[in-house]
Amino acid sequence: MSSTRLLILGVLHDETLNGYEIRRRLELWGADQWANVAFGSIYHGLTKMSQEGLLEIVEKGRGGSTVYGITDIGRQEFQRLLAEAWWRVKPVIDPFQAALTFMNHMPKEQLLSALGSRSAQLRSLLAMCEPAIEGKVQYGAPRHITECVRLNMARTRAELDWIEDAIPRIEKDELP
Amino acid sequence: MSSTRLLILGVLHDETLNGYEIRRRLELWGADQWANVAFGSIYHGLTKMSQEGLLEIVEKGRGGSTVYGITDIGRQEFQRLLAEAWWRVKPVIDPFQAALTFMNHMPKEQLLSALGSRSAQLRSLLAMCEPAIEGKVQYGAPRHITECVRLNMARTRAELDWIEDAIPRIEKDELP
DNA sequence: AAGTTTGTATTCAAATTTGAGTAGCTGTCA
DNA sequence: TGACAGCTACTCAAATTTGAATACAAACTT
Repeated sequence: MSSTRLLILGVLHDETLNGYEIRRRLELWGADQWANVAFGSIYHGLTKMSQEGLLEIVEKGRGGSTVYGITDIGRQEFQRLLAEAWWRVKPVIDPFQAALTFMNHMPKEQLLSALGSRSAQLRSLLAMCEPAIEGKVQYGAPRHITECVRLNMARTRAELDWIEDAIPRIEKDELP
Repeated sequence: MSSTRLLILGVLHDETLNGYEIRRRLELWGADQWANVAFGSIYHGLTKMSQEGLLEIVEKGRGGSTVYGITDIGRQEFQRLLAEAWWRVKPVIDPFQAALTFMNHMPKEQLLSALGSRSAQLRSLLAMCEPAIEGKVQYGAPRHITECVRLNMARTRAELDWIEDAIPRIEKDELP
């Protein structure tokens, strides 16, 4: 259901890696910005999918690390999950909407200063992404990864636009 | 960490309700589009927060339902969580980005038809929201709830724009 | 050379989320 | 009138996620 399995299988599609490296790879791809890729999630996924035969242990502990590789069934499952992810539109989980829902419980002052702060935070997030978009930075991630960054930026800009629009309306007491 | 607690506390801020009604209320507000509000999550939150003293049982089972109300500590916690939700920018969890990440593992044909399908699905989602925005439908949700819908639509449009932009690029083999 | 930070690699308990199932009640339609 | 659908209200096991803790090695500092 969540994308953790898909991500792990995808990372292991062409190489064998240990849990730590997988997590690193995902971070490189910016997956920490839009998925649950805490170490715990990764290691859990690895042991679970090994039990299910989607992965196999290529190199066991013995002082060294535990390296995983994908199996044939794992590859099939990868394709299945990937197709599903492409075809099925699933809702985006967004903590800010919960904040929005209770807008009316915040004093006007706080609302305005929180929005100001968010606006600044979002702007600097966008600024941080610029170099990646312009191809300045290519840490070895495939080129199409920039598309994730683009989409992310577009979403962020959407929130920013909402904020810029909301601020004057709150000032004029049209909101909430 | 997630918004479930905030949502439950917020719903119970001004009235006492049972688990089922809480879930209904949240659905009315569209929370199922951007939060984890499965029944299990709600009921778990209710029992947990009761144990912690944030909620109290106002009316116990006895054939009837278990009705919860918020306590003073619960109100404090609500304010705390609300402030945090407003000030701290937290990442949005988006399953589609995982799909995007492995774009290169999909044959061009499938990519194009999946995008076509998504585009249609997103358009109809947007169409469904229109009446809510124009104030045609007010099932009793506070007026500022439309702001959630607006923001949601803006995000959806961002994805749609990305798709419209990507389709020709894929056709021209500029992607992946 | 001892002490401190930083990076690698993992584990674990506790918290949360999912998804499916149960059971009672109400309306309705034949 | 009885059977079947749909709504209300909830439970539960299994899966996942979180957040913090651990351990050990390399690098850096004083």
